[in-house]
Amino acid sequence: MATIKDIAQASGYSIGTVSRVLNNRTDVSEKARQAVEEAIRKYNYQPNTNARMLKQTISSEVTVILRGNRSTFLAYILEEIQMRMREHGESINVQFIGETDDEVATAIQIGQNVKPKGIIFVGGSSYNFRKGFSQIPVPCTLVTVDAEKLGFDNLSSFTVDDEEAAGYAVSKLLEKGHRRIGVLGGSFSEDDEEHKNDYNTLRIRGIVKELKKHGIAFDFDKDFELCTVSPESGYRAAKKLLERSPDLTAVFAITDAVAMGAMRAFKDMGLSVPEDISVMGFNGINYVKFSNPRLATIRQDITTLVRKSVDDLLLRISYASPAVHEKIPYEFVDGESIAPPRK
Amino acid sequence: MATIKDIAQASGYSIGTVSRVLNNRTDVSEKARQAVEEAIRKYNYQPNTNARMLKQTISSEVTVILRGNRSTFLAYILEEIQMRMREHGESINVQFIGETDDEVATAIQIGQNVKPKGIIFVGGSSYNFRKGFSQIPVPCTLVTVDAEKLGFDNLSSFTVDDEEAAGYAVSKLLEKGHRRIGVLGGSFSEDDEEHKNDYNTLRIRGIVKELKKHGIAFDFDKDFELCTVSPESGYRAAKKLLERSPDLTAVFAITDAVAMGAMRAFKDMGLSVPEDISVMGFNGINYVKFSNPRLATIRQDITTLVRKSVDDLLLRISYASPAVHEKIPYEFVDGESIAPPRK
DNA sequence: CTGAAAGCGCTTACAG
DNA sequence: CTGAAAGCGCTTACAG
Repeated sequence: MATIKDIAQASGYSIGTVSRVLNNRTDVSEKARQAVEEAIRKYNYQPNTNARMLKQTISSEVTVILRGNRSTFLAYILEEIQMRMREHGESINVQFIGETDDEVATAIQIGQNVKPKGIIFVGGSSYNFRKGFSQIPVPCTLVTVDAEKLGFDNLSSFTVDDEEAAGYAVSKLLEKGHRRIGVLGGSFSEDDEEHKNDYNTLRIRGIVKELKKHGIAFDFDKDFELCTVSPESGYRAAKKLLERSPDLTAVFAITDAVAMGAMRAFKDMGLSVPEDISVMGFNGINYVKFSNPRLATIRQDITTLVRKSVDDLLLRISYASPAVHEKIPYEFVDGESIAPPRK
Repeated sequence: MATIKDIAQASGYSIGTVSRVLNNRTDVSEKARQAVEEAIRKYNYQPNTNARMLKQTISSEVTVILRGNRSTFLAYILEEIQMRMREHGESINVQFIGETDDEVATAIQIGQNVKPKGIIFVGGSSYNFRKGFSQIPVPCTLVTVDAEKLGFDNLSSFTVDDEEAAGYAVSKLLEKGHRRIGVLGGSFSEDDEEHKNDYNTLRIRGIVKELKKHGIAFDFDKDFELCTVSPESGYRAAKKLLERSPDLTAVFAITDAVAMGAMRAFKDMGLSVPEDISVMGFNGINYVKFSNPRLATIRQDITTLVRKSVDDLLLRISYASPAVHEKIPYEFVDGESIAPPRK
């Protein structure tokens, strides 16, 4: 393996000069640059990343932390992130953590070992950020959760407007004539600092607001059932919900995976979707187009979400530009899983 | 940030001794070890990975290369790998590449930058390995493809016996009384060196053999349709297949995702699964339990697959033990998607 | 614009 | 069992 010494020798310049052209510095003569580049090509020389980083004491990678296990949606986002990173010639380090783990604590711990030059959080809870994020010095981006109110200058965020989008989804059910709408969602709270800005709370808030606008008061005790993001959990929760409130004519599921489980649960209860009960999802994963019935959902524009997230992070790693907070587009995708309620 | 110097000073020993306890070497007195560990704890000291690796000129990470985009199955394997790695205190670098990209060429290219201490290939084609793998010096593991015949001493492999498992799946269809079984699969070839050992070829070989055992000759022109691993592709291929061969009573789909697309296609053609046509999947992803109808499939034991793959790789990274090639268990999961053919 | 030299934080023969 | 010292491959003031 060629080292900087070999290149220095081959080019006839010192290792200092080689290092300078390696780092694209301007204080190098054109002649020297060409000689060095020639030698680099000839030897197919690759600088040793570890040695470079020794000085800078940070690693060359961006770390991606995904919170929320087994989610097709997050896995899809991860893949998009890696693809976009690759377009920029960057490689990523990946960590999956559980739905209830503390992503910021994880990041701090990782920071001590891997020393990433930037971190992308996919999913997370603003409570954890408020509590611990000040300990993280590198540029970070939070994807799918709004971090504007947190006010950290090294934390950007990109997300759909969960509250608005969920309200929009419910308006589609209302349009069809539904009045008795149930909700399958994760743990949320309007009071608790920990959950106040989680997507669960935001979506539920959007739903409740939209219902209220139409003169419907949402009864949490009767018409809400707790679940995680898996189809298994959606299945169980849907069953419980409908056994308790059999007069519901539609169900909003907090994610598509939950909706898939719910549709199956209803079928197993001897109900038809959408004749007996309508089901609405959220996210727009691939499978919704192939489920039976096809799932109506809110599709997030993941490509835009990821492109903006990655580009912004790399920009801030290189140029220390300020953090930004952006909402990305979503759209309603109609499907066979919703229909007007039975008279 | 504390460095090895600080620890040396605090412990009253030299940096050499500190380094020795850091590396778990035996030639250190118990007294010294305790004093050093005490100081490490006190300062919450984390060795600088870059500096460590400078000597060894390799990075501290394992790289995982996933070939085959957008596959829920692979994403699930990835997550399991990361979890298992974390149990060992290891972190991973991840690369996704397309279904037709060359994973070995990618690995070589990555090797020049990231210098992983080991590589896990999830999916891949033995042709690419035969062609380029000799250029890769670090311990590697190929998951889901058998590499035994390749004979590289730094390449282990863990996989189900695709040929046997696919044959077994078909035997289940035969048991139900099916004689006209179609296949949706990826490109394969018994002659072409490039595809000879791909899972597509192996599974199809297993199917053809099993059919033959029962006196049925598989007609590739009529009863096979090409697809990739996505539900979209499965949807299109299933439609084409059944339009061409409407007398088929069962279809074997090369993956669960393809099966999902196929079931939806049949429904859109006005057919009932399994009354008009049975569908069998392969892999055992989460969603098969919640599809409508529930998909019958071959479930691979991913937990075992990943545990063995990771443990073996880490072992070989540390101790240069020989490469191994193991088959992992699978099982038939019955489902509503298969039934006896209509008389 | 260029080179010689110090130094990044570790590891590892070498000597004792 | 331990310490002093060389060296891993780079970067970056410092001098010129």
